[in-house]
Amino acid sequence: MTAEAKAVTTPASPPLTERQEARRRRILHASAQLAGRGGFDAVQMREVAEAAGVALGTLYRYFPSKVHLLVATMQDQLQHMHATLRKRPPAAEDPAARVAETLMRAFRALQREPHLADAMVRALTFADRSVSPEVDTVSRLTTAIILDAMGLDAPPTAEQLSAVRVIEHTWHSALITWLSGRASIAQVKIDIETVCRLIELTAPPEKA
Amino acid sequence: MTAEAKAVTTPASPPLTERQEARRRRILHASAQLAGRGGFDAVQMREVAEAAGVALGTLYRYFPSKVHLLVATMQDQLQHMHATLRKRPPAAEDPAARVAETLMRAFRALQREPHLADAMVRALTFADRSVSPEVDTVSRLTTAIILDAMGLDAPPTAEQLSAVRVIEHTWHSALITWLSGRASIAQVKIDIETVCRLIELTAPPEKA
DNA sequence: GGATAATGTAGAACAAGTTTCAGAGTTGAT
DNA sequence: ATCAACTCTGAAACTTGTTCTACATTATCC
Repeated sequence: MTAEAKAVTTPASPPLTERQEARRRRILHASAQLAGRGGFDAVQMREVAEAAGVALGTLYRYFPSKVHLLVATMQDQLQHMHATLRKRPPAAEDPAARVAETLMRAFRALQREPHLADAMVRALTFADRSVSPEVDTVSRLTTAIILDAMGLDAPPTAEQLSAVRVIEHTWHSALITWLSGRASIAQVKIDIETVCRLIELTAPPEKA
Repeated sequence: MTAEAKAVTTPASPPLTERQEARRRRILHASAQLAGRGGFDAVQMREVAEAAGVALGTLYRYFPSKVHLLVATMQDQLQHMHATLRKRPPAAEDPAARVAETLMRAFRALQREPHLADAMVRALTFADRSVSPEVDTVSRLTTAIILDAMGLDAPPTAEQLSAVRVIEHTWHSALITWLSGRASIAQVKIDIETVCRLIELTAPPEKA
């Protein structure tokens, strides 16, 4: 509904043939499958290749490292989630509550597949410079989801973008602490709600 | 000066002999050394063992994995930093500014050894459940640094602890985005300052 | 001081990510 | 239809974290 409805997908540098697109899809599917049970460690490149019916060398041609593969998997999952969230936008009154609601909804979705979440998030934070473009895409996707939830009328101000970035930081980091068992879901909820108060801080009341 | 001045060091389960303490120290030193140039990848267990003059098996007895080793290295470095920061506490007026100043000071310290920072932070976020206790120690240490910077008169409220946790989240995540070249130092500064405004939000003005 | 258990050493062995290579299969342009 | 260029396959090799084994050294306890 808001502005950001495009340009968040990958640029798709060289157009892939149909069979190549199918291979890519099989690989991503195998990756998510293996990650789903077993997490990061269970995604073994040889197994992914076999499950996708593809040679190891081919897998590496499509995704130059395990981290690349998992970050791409995350892109894929995030796109699904973005689409799903759009269908039933958050109901709350003010933007802060809407963002918190959206993030907690996303969080609960991840809870259903904790191993998959583990694999994707670990890959994301472990990524080095060579994966920057892909990680950046994930970041933009996340930003789009949050901005969507805010439901702004006008393009976001610099201040609001800062707040969104901080919310994203908190989201990622809270996810990690939860995945490594160092924080409960309740704790994560509190942290999300706390950081979302930054939104109120950046948006002077527009209507009484 | 504030409350938290103890119990942030490791519990030291079995008391180590002098030679063992020396070995441990040599290992941590070698780890930091190798991390200092080359980052995470440059810390190779065989090289650490050799540089520390210790057998590979011994290294693994002291630190059961590379991640354990690097997290311990981070503990070590953080303790130094905490001590240093205590010597020259931040000068600013309000707590929010003091925390922001402290974190940016820490940030600049890390900037001087970006490879070391890379190794430590990557290890920290990559750590799985088996490293939780050690990661938790790092987290408590960070919390102590922030609370110190706030310079509270009374023990922190639950609300303030939430704010501190969110600040910590932002700190870690911002560090990662900087280390992977996806954010500038200026950007990090803005994010830190933005999140620190949460402190003002949780501390009703005590004096006009 | 000597028995004994714990700790350390050297080095091989194993596991999984990554690289490499020779040959077979596809594709696209002429 | 054919040739050249690119892609895929299968398998081996290489790298680095981790484990294991057989033996030496050290610490502890009587």
